[in-house]
Amino acid sequence: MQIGIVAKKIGLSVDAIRFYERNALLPRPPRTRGGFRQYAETDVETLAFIRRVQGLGFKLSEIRGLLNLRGNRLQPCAPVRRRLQEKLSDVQQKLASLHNLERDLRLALRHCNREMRKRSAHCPILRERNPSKPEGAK
Amino acid sequence: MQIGIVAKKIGLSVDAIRFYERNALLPRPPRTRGGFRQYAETDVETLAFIRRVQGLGFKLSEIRGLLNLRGNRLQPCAPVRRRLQEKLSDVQQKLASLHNLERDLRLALRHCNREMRKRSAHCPILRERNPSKPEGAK
DNA sequence: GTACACCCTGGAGGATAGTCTAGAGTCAAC
DNA sequence: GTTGACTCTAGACTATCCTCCAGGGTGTAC
Ligand SMILES: [Zn+2]
Ligand SMILES: [Zn+2]
Ligand SMILES: [Zn+2]
Ligand SMILES: [Zn+2]
Repeated sequence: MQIGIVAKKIGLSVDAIRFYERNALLPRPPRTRGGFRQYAETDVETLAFIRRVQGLGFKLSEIRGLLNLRGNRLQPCAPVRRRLQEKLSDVQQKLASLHNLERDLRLALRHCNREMRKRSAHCPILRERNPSKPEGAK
Repeated sequence: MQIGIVAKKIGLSVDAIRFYERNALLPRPPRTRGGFRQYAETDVETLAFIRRVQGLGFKLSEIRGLLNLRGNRLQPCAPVRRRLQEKLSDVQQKLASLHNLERDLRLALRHCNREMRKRSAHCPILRERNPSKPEGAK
């Protein structure tokens, strides 16, 4: 299979595939005499794996580690679980901080709303010193 | 006030302040004969505003827009509200996708767990074709 | 044998929000 | 007039995940 076929098959760009190769995520495939890359099904599977765990929020550097694990035969579950756990707590932290942000934005909107009803030319979002973040909760 | 004082006052680096100036977030202040920037209180307020709305998740390019609004005297609430609303729905979208991610990670962990109890050498995260993402929900 | 789609390499670019550096100048105090 | 802390500029660098480009070669069908 040449690179364009593989790209179409799994929905990546040709450039992305070459990028993965350069960055040691995909093994260097054999070439034709003319230098064209020749891929096998296992490469397609590897790329599918990459997409899959990328969808779980892993970055490419982390995926490199997972790919090594994937090479091992013996009991890879423990390290995989560790990584999944870490990623899960990252995500939970991000969720918490986004929830805070959501709260602050709602607060700001309420403020702004109130001021608008008063037809004040002073918009509290733009003017206030210490606006929607009460500094209270830790 | 010279730049280092301002920086300390509001907790930014000197470099960040100069960066904001280069990127038209902070007006160019007057200089001493020797070329040192001389800031006034209004500049400190502007920087505080920048930090504040940055804390609401606005990026610098968006903050530039807010700063223009801040210059206006007349009824700025409407456009401010629009921007806050937009930002809020961005945040909500991000929240939704992070929640999905969280679900997928939990699912993957459960899978991996199950396989581990069976002491299978085949870790489902590493091997499965169509793993934790059921493609069902839109 | 030539048209045409496809592939090759290396390197630049891009969005974000700054940080860090070198090499030189300035300000205040003593 | 010298020390020491501060400031100036321009430009390179960080991280992430690619995309886009030029300038050239390849593969296959007609
Ligand atoms: Zn497992
Ligand atoms: Zn208010
Ligand atoms: Zn308002
Ligand atoms: Zn399974």
